[in-house]
Amino acid sequence: MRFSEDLTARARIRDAAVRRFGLDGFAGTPIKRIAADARVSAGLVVHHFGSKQGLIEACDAYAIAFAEVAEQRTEGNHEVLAYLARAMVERSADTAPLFDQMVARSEQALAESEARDTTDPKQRAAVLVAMELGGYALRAHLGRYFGEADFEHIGRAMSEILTKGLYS
Amino acid sequence: MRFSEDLTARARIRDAAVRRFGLDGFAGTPIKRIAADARVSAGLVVHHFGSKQGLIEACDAYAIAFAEVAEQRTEGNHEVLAYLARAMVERSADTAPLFDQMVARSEQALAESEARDTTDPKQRAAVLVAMELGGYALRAHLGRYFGEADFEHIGRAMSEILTKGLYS
DNA sequence: TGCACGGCTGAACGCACATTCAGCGGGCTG
DNA sequence: CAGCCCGCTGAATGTGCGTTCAGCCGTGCA
Repeated sequence: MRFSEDLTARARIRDAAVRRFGLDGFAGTPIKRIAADARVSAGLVVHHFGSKQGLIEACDAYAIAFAEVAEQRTEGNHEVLAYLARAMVERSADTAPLFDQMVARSEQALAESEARDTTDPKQRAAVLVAMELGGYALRAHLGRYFGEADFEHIGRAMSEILTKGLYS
Repeated sequence: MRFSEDLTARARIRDAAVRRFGLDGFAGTPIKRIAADARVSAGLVVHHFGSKQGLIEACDAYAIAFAEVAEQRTEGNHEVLAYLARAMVERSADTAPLFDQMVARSEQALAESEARDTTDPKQRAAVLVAMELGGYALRAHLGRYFGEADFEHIGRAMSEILTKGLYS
């Protein structure tokens, strides 16, 4: 609870949910925990979102909209990416279109750059997206090797490996 | 349930647990589901392993022992790797030593190969391990781009990116 | 001033799940 | 043959969680 002090309760709940779900997973976090984070009652959560499922859908929509807009790697972006990574690991059936969308975007970016050709650009893009999301899903571990949640640094290390390759 | 028809019930339960936990996560799979997969009662699971926690620890030990031995990417290996990936995503506190061990091994392998030097080999190794595990954690999505669970192919695509880099 | 409405709470309900327990059957040992 | 251990089951228990519900309080509108 650093920011979002002045937000409406609804927005506070959504933010807390994104953070908690990204941290502890969907099956792993009770509504009550999210409510406590947002300093509201559990009843209010369902009052605003209908059910836990409804809350999850609202989080998805928020995260997708956020990811659409934000190209830059900004502060809140990392939390949203962590949420998305967790969602794709834990709820793969639901999030298939989202993953595909990220792959398509990555493929396009690759095509527009001077990346070398490959037999299957779509497969390469899929692997790249999985690698990036994997970094977010395992950020607790990477945080022990880089500064705590120093995504800038991690991202730099990743892209250095990817652009230069392991061997010179 | 393809193999392990002739195993003891205890081994069948363990195998089913590794598969289910890797597939649906720890919080996401009831003991009853594992028992059904192994064609035993839920009571027997706790009879053999004491508790769900005990079962998880047994799975961890089994997976670690398995990963120690198997260098090759064989059939059952993928299921174990998928289990480990899921464990590290969902139970990061418990699995920190395991991740570190994989990083150390990766770092050593890199040092013994002709990989180019980097400012921090340990960080590079950590990122590589995270990337590989990420592929397993997101295998449901990658499976839509490669053959269903065609890890050979995925692994090849990954290492091609890593060795050659994205740009020529 | 009175009234309706929306945000919000705490208690109550029901369910799914982990865990406990009493007991059954079959093979082994005395 | 008798007794016992052990793998195994099904029912019972307790609990955490999602959801429902009756009602409170403050604000804006008549």
